[in-house]
Amino acid sequence: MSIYQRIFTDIETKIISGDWRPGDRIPVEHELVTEYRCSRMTVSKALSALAERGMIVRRRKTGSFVASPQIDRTVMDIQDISTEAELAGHEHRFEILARTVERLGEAEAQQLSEPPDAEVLRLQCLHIVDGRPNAIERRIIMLDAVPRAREESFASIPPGKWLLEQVPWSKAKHVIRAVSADTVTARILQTERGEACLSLIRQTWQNGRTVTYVEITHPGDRFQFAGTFHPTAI
Amino acid sequence: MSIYQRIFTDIETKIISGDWRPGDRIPVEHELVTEYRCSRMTVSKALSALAERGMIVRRRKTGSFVASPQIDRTVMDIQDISTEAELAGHEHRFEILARTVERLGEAEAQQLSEPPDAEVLRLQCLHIVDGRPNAIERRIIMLDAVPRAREESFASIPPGKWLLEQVPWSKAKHVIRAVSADTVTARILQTERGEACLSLIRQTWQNGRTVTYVEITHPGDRFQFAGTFHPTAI
DNA sequence: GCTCCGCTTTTGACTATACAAATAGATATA
DNA sequence: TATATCTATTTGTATAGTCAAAAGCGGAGC
Repeated sequence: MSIYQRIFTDIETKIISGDWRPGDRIPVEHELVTEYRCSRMTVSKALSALAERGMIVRRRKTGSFVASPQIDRTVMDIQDISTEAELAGHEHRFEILARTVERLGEAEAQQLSEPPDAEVLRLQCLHIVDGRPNAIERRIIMLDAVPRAREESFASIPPGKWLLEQVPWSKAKHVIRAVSADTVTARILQTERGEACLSLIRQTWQNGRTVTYVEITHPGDRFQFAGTFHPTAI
Repeated sequence: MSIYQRIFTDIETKIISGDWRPGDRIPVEHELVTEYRCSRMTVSKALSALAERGMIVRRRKTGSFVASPQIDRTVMDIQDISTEAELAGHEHRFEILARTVERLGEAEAQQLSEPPDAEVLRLQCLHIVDGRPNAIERRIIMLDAVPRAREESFASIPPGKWLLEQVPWSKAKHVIRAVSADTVTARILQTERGEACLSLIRQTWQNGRTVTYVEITHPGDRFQFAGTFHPTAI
């Protein structure tokens, strides 16, 4: 284990064990240098890493202090459905229920902050995991941002996965809600009208332009999101 | 702007713009040294930061490459309800509906991976935001992990906030689900039986011991989680 | 009292260098 | 042909120093 990793984990341990509490002062670099008998660069690297993780705050002249914890900063890996199913060892297939090219329309344009005459590809897609309907995906793809979508049938690759190959490293915003299934949704998902469903809305940008907007509705009895937060090792 | 920040953002920009695609090779440190006319340490710092964010992968002898993007790694800040309401400028109050000290019981012990004879404090708490019921909190606090909870009435501070002061920097696991309100829940939340509700379950550990287990149920029409992912600047 | 100035501490950024570890690819050997 | 060995490349870690920027503190002057 390298020196700066040792410094990092030593301090991290003291913080997460409650030994050093929020607001407590951390030894200044110079003290850690003598304690660990290493150079200042090495100490600095460890403290900078802790600061970047939000576990300490650093101020010139005054020193470094244990930060106030964010109660629960959870990282959720929300993959696309086929990837997620594969990772979990389930069988996944999908059906395109609808595919139209049209203009955006006034209400949606407002919602997406895009011009109302923008051409979009509108998709509706059913995901089936282990033989049961698992999600209905209602998607809008901005055709000026992803012109190649116009020629893509999505017969062999689901839209979410296809987009990932076309437009990597986008910025995204998520909203997770609970909604009651309306009649149409309930029929498609083979569940009861009014059944609680988990809805994930995601808007994706690249270079400031909306790429896609999607609402994925899962039946509440067959789906959940899970995530873990813990101060991780380097 | 510092040199290493410039290197960082230059490369980041090339990646998120799609200019450099997953699998593409990044110039080796030596080339960046001559390009930016700086020392290797400075280049290394920038590349290490990119690697830590998961945007590139680095391998000795072969070089650094643009990573395959995780579709949506979203960071959700799930604060406690009172903090969240305050930040959003809403008025928050709460009521303790039930408070008992008892043994855990077989079924729950299994679920929490704790011994069934462990003494726990069981709380039920209603959160009211802007005058309307916003969440019902059903919580278990392990008394051997937080003995001080036995004497705490939670009259003036909600349990989540109190625990945060007692046990900072814990590890946590989250599950988000959609559930239908049962009769009791519906009555407390002043909504309809069967209404879609968003349920957040959180189990919290410190030093490997369970500290608390809580299920917070929100009425679906009054609550949602939101989070953003974007490759952030340094 | 108050304001401004300079001193000191602490972090931030950077350089030039050194050696170590990993490993892909070439070369030598059985 | 298959295997072992060498070599060059690239990253990883660390040192010992420099200069700069931020900011708390005390003192000088009013």
